[in-house]
Amino acid sequence: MPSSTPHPADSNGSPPLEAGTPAFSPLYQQIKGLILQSLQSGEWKPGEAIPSEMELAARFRVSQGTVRKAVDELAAGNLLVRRQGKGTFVATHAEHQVQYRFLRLVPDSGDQASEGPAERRILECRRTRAPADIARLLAIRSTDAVVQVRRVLAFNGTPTILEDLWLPGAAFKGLSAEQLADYRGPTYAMFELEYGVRMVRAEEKIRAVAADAAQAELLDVSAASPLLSVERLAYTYNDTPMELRRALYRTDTHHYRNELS
Amino acid sequence: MPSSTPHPADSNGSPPLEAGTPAFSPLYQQIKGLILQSLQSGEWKPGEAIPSEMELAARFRVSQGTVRKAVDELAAGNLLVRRQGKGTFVATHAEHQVQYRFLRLVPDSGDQASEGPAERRILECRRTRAPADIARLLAIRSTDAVVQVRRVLAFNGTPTILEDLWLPGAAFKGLSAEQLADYRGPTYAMFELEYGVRMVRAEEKIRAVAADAAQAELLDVSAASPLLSVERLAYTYNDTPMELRRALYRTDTHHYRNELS
DNA sequence: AAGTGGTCTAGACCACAAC
DNA sequence: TTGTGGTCTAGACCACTTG
Repeated sequence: MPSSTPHPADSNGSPPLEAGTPAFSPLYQQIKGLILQSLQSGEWKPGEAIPSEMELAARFRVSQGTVRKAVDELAAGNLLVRRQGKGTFVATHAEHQVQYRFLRLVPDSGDQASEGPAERRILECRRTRAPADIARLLAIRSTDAVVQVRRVLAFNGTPTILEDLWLPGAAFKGLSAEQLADYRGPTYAMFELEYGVRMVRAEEKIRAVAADAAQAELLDVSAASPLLSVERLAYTYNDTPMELRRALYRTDTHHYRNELS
Repeated sequence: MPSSTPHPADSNGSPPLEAGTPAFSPLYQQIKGLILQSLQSGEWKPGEAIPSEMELAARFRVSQGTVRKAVDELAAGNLLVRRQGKGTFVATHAEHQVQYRFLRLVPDSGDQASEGPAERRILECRRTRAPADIARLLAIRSTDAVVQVRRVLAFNGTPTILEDLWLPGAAFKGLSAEQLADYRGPTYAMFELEYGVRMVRAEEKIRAVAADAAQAELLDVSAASPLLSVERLAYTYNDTPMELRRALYRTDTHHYRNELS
């Protein structure tokens, strides 16, 4: 039930009549918000189908075209996936499609397929208090608990990524090194399944840095080798930051791929 | 006039009847192709308004909704820009909006505005034969002429980017160091204006590398400093590569920003 | 055959910009 | 006031998937 603003039933042109600026919001945006709420609340789980367009239209008392536009935008933002003839599904990190949805590092050969899943080596997994800078980025208090994970990812036996994950402790109670090591598939898929945390978008800041001694050893490169520093802040619904990831990529056999338009 | 496939006038369901797979193409895709052709042919120039949706609908003999969908996709791909109440415009690099549409390097402060336009220092601008690797990427013969430009971009007096541009000689006859140095605004805007070449999308490969002596001096950093290597291949319409750009970014005061979803 | 998303149309009305 | 893009509806039909 969208808040009535433009509707053919409303033959009168009554304005929204809210406080301040009317802030006109199209019907389909309101529908989008409602669908988002259902996603957030877990009414439909990752990988599952949401109700058909007709059903949603009936539920929200709008035309099919209007829910279509709402779903279109959610699909454009990778929150939903449409499959003709089958239905519309909640996006997930668990589908092998592109293996790692947020990882832009690809082998120079371009042959992504020849490269099996990354071998994971967990170096550390501990709960601690959030350092000030981490807390700020995760939008939590610096007295709050966080889980810190350090690990190395290797491709075909070559250690390629060294990364630290920082997760809000409240949402990731019980996360262990074993769980991180054992889960088959993307870590973000495990987060969906085990903790109900769905990463929806992310921002990355990329730099070139020189490896220090410890980093060099872990990545099996010589000291001071140039490495790609990738700081990723990943968000769930509602623009809530849920993971800070600071990674170092070897770029001697791989590169970070980006598309601009 | 789109090739008839689905149309209410076609009461019969005659199949496309082409060779091989029918390869069904929706009407709006065909319209999209026609609009693309007009863009390509220069019928509408960068920054100009294209005909209104109603006019296009009449011209192509389809409904407004169909051209709307075609235009929507072109706008999503940043080829067109819609402005409510004013019209739909051909996208251009000349608008100061985001200054440099394809440059993802931003100051660490985040304060993009405080940073004036880059100061350009042209080190070299010459015509030569395309080296084999360059020719391959630009999809030209290695006997073909190319223009090579080397320059340094500085922000607030700090040299930050060292880059080589490789351009197909055929399309850039007469390009000179003076022209590159004197033009106010993005280089891609100058390409649009002077050479009718519009960069529409690009692919980047990013690595971390160590500065050699010459590079270090030009960027005013110590030798072997880590630098971000960004190789960009920029395309015009029709997926035709029109520029190869190999750049080194200093990332001590700036970083490469990327959004994932 | 039934159900889903995908396309297309026709027409009404709204928000925005410019004259 | 006029013209533009933006929203919304209702209904028809197409393409794809599954039983």
